[in-house]
Parts: sequence; C-alpha cells; structure tokens
Amino acid sequence: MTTIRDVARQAEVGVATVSRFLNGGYISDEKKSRVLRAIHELDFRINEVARSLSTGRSKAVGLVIPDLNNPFFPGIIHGVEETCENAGVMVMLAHTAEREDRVEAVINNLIQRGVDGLISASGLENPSSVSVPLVMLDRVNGTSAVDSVRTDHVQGGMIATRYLLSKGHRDILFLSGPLQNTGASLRLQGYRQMMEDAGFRPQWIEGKRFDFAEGYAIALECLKQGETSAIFAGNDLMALGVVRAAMEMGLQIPGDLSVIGYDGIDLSAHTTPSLTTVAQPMYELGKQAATMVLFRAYEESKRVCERVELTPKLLIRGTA
Amino acid sequence: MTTIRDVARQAEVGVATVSRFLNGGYISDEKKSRVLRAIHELDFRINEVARSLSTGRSKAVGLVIPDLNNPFFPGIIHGVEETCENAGVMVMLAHTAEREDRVEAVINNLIQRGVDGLISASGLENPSSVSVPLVMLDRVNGTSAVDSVRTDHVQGGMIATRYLLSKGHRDILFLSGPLQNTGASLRLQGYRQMMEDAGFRPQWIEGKRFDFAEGYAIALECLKQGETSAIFAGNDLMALGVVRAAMEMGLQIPGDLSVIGYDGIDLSAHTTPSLTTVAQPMYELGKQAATMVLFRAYEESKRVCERVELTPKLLIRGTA
DNA sequence: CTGAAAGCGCTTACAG
DNA sequence: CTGAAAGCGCTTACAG
Repeated sequence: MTTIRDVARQAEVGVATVSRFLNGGYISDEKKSRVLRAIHELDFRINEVARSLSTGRSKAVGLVIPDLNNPFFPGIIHGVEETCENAGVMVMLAHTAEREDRVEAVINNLIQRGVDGLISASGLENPSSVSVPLVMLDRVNGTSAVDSVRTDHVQGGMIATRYLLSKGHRDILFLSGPLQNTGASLRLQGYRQMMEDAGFRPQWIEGKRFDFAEGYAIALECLKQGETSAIFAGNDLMALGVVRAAMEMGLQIPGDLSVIGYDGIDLSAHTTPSLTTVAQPMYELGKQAATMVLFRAYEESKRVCERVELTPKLLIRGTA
Repeated sequence: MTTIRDVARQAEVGVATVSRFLNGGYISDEKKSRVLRAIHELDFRINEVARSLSTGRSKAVGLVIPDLNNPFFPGIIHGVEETCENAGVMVMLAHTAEREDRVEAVINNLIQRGVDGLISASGLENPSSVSVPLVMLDRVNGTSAVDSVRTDHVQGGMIATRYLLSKGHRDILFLSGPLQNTGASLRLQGYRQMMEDAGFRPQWIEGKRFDFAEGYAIALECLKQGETSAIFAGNDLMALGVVRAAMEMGLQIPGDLSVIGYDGIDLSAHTTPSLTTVAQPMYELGKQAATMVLFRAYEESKRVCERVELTPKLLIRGTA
C-alpha cells in the first residue's frame, strides 16, 4: 500500500504538503503539480480509516433498514443515497432483518466504525442513548425527542377511508398491520376518525405481519362472512394478499369487493388488476432524512428536535 | 469518548493489559476483573477505526448489489449476512443502482474504508485490479480469473425448456434479459441447445431490462402474431409482465399461453396465478459467496481461483 | 507557502 | 503475566 509518505518522498515535499494538497490548504503551484504527478505515478489512494482516526470524522453515515424484502424501502434508500452522494458522504447500509435484538448491535457497530450520523428505519428502544446525530425514519418512537421524518399516516388513513366512503361503501374493513408499529396505529386513527365522522362503525383486524401471506390469510377468513364491501389494507403487500384471496373466492374486484392499499410500491402499479393505493413519498422521505442527518452531522448539531411529516397521495387504479 | 487509556487508568493497569483483555492474551484473573469492571463503569466501546488502522484488518467485508428493487437480491444478502455474522464479520452493504459508472467508485470507497474482502454482484470491468479478496456473485465476468459463485444457468435454461417441451409445446419463445448479462446468455444457451436437440427452432427476443415493464411491452407486441404457445421469460419480473399482457389480451393462462419465469423470487408464489419458475438458490448463493471471501480474507488467500455453480430447481405452479 | 512534530486510539513486539 | 514504547497513515497547529 502506498502512503502519503511515499508520495511526499516521490514529490520531494513534506507529508504535510501532500496532506494540504489532499484537503485543500495553501500550496504553491509548483509543488501542487509535483504532488499531483507523484500521486498518479504511485496510484495513491488515501487511507480513509487513518483519515477518520485523525480527524474524528468519517464522511459516512449509517442507514439501518429493517427489511430488505419489503419493496417499501428501496425508494427510501435511493433518496438517502442520492442526497448523501451529492454531499460527498458515503452511506453504510445495514439491515436488521426485522430482528429487534439486532438493531442495537448493528447501530453500535456502525458507531464504532465511526459513522458521523445515523438514519434508522428500525425502531429503537432508547434513541437518546445514541451518541451520534440520529434521525428516525418511518418508525418513529412516539415518546422520545428525536429528529424524525415520516408520512402523515393519520392523513393517509383518512384519505383512503374518505375515498372508499365517496364510492358509497360503508362496510369498510381496515386490515391493519401490527399496531405496535406507529404508522399502522396512526392509519387506524385516521380511519376511525373518518368513519365515525361519517357515522359508520369502524371495524378492524390486526395483522401480525405486514406481508402478503398475512393479508391473504385474514382476507380468506373474513370474506366468508360476506359483510364487507371494501378493505383498506395496512400496506400494499397485504392488499395484494387480499386481492388474491378475493379472486380465489370468485369475487369481482372492484365489483364485489374494493381494495385499497398503502405505500405505493412499484409493484402495485403492475399487478392485475393494478392496485389503488395511498402512496408514501418514499424518495422524499429518504431525501429529507438524509438532509437532516447531514445538517446535524456537519452543520449544526444543537437545536430543538425536528419532526417532519410528508403528505401521502391517493393513487386511483384498478381495485377501488 | 472513553478510550482504552481511560479504562487503563480506572483499572490501574497498563493500556497493553486492557488491549490484551480485549483481544485475548495473557492476563491474570485479578487484573482481568479490574479491567472488566472499569469497562462497565466507563461504558467503554472500542474504537474500531483505530483498531483497524493498527491491525490492518477491519473484520468487515463489502457487499455490492446492483439493484435493490430487484427482489432477487434480498435472499442473497440474507445468506451473506448470516454467514458473516456467524464469523463475527460485519457486512457493509453498498449498492450501485445499476449505474455501471458507480461500481468502481463504490468499490474503491469500500477498500479505502478498509474492508478485508469484497463480494460483488455488480459487474466489474477489471476484477483483477481489486486489491482485496474478491468474489463475484451472479454476474460473473467470463474471461478473468476471479473467484465466483452463480447458478448453473445453462442447466436452468434447459430445465425450463425441457419442462415446456414435455408439456407438448414447440413454439416456445425465450424472452431474454439483456444478453450482455452473462446469466441471460447462459440461459439462452441452455434454451437453444434443448430446443435444437428436440428438433425445434429456437426463437428469442432480447429485452433491454430485466423488469416488469419490459416483459409486459414485449409480450404485448409479440402475442399479437399468435404463434407462441409458451414463453420462457428471462426472470420472474419479466414473466409477471408477460402474464399481465396475456391476461389483458384475454388469453387464458396456462390454457392459451404457458409462462415460465426464472429466479424464484418470493413474490412469484403469491401472484394470481402463481408463477411456474426456475428457482435460483438465493440464500445458498449468498452463503457460498460469503464462505469464500471469509476464507480468502482470513484463512488462505493464495490459491487457484474457484468457480462454484449451484443447481437451479423447477417450481411447478400455476402458469405452466 | 512549508516541514517537523505531536496526536488520533488502538496493537504488538520487547524487555522485564 | 505486564507495562513503556513504537507504529498504523493520516491531519493540524506551530514555528518558520
């Protein structure tokens, strides 16, 4: 490995001069070109770990994602990455595979490896114990005072419900994901409020997981009764499960049953029929979160905690 | 930040002793317990970047993924992560968003940050220039001598084709993904060989991308002619596009048209109808790749290059 | 504008 | 078994 010393020797300058060249300090044109040449001749690449140790900054932030299988996340990741890339900051992606017990370990690991900030879409029990700037993404812990960004899920729940009501439905079932998930309970809140305001009785079932199989299983179960004319699913994956269950039971969609999802994952536009859904601004969520960590990490860390909520958007397609 | 010096002072020992405690060297029980206590009292966390600089090892490997939107990858990532976790090695995930120009930058960045090895599912122009142990995953560059692991795609192509032939099809269209993708061209090879052996004329169309929209668009186009009785798609996403196009044209599946996919992504089991496909052993691919880098990085780096091919598996479901 | 020196937080021979 | 010291590859005052 060639180091800054090798470059200095080759260019016949001091190592401090090479360092200045690398980091932009005063340096004469004469030496500048000698250093540049030496760097090329030696194919020098700076050792970022040494740099990190010396400066106390790594120009990297960690991004922790709970579940790569959920197509909700790639858009977010993309938003974070582009924003960080523009700022010359690397993003270290880590994922916790929905194992609550892993998130603390993963975050500690990232911190020990010197990240300057952290974005977490995995829930933390104790966010304030994190020693670097942190922004919670999507899974906001209601109680603690941390920077956070998420979609306005109450509004999202209301949008979905209002739309179904406007289509004349009144037996609308909300098939929520796990309610310990803040987003899910917020959507439920929006749903309930909208239903009650309209004078109808809210009804909901709590799914154990946010996935296809769960939506499918629950729908199969409760479509037997035949009361429901519309289902608002906790997310798109569950909605897709509902659609499949309904189709297998010979129900017409949206004739016999209307289905509306939540998230607006790419796939939802491509199924048959395509899914009507409430879309979260994934890319924007990521971008916003990244902007916030970058600011905290590199501009100004002390300030009151900031909570951003982005607006969801109804996508009317084939299922409702 | 509390350092090893603080711990040493608190425990009234030398810093070397603390280091030995951390890394397992000779140390008396007496001092061992004093150090342990000090570590707890001070809530000491080792600075891994300092450790890396000192040892020249980071206990981390990089994993570069071309496209997080493709559900083919999460299974692989999972396999890599579990294997590395068991070995006490962190995996730094990076993704190149299908931008060829980013992969070199991403890899350099990872190396500069001290990874001990690298697994890349993104294609590299010049793999031999990588200065740490490297294993190519899935996208194997045919020419250069690098460790690699992938599915036996020739066999995969044959399996799909053989199955369709056994069902009596003879006008089987292979809708490949981009043929510069080695996997795609290998599947084509298996398909052609099988067709020719059976005495039928192979026919294929090259899709520009491995995605839903591409499968949909091409299918819409070529199903007009009405010659084809079966389509073997380059991957599951494309196959799903084909299914949708066919359904919109009023074709019965598999009655009027049989469709078979490739990859075996989770979703393929959950669509309506569920997709018949040739499954790649995603988890195993990741596990195998991880095992190989770990070996190269921590056991024995010099050896002839190793190329592993894993066996694909036919999953008979609803579309063929 | 420039170089020698100290320091970032560890590890690892080396001499006890 | 243990501690002082040198070193990993950088950066950053400091004195010129």
